Amino acid sequence: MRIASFNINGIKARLPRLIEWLEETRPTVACLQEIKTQDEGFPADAFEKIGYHAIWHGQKSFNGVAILADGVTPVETQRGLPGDDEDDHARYLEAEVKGVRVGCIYLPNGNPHPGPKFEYKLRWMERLRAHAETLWRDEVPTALVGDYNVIPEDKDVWSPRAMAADALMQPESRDAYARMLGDGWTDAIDTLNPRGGVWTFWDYQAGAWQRDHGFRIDHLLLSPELADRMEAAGVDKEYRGREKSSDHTPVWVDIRD
DNA sequence: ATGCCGCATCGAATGCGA
Repeated sequence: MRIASFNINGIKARLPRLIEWLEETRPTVACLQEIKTQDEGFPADAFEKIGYHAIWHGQKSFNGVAILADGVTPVETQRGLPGDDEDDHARYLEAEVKGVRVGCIYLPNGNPHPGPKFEYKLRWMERLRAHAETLWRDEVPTALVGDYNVIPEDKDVWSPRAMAADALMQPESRDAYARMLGDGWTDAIDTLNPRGGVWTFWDYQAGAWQRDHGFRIDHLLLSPELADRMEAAGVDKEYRGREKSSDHTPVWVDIRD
């Protein structure tokens, strides 16, 4: 099975591109971030037409996540990240699909740093780690995938210097991500590309795509049950170059049955 | 130091992203 993640930056603006990607690459599960729509506006019919069933967690204007599955309906296991009743951002959705549990993550950006948004990011990462530990204990094959908004190491960015002040690569952000890896989660793309140089995001501005000024912030974290079954992982880079593209590319991992 | 581009929103200027 293929588990994919795609920060689409607006599901309405991106719908033709999204349908195209689903039909061309046919992931078993697709986790979407930044759908930027309320629940009522989610275009479920368009996905049903091509054989995908979906669950979604929307919000007005920004954020919002969804999980699509090929031929089956995802069985929802969690809506919203536990640990803070005051947090109403739609950034986490979790479901079981064909024996695999998948968490769809849209981690806070955290800019500007320092400031309250950065503090929110760090608190969110602590909550994510705590929730991940409860999942871990179930010993269910689990993937936590999505836009982590963390550049894990200097090898994951075109210019560490240019990005040095950004919340995405502050030591606190990196440490929080590293702690999850330390808990035993496997970063699929990094494991298969240990020398780095793989990007999943290119800014719309300043010709970043044309200059290949990108970085890696979309991650696929696998529990040991899944990491043992990993066959391949990659980035669908060409989609970044198409008309009306997202600023992110899809990422995916293939798991043996 | 800031904007660059793009999406969203009761309609234009602003919030947000990374």
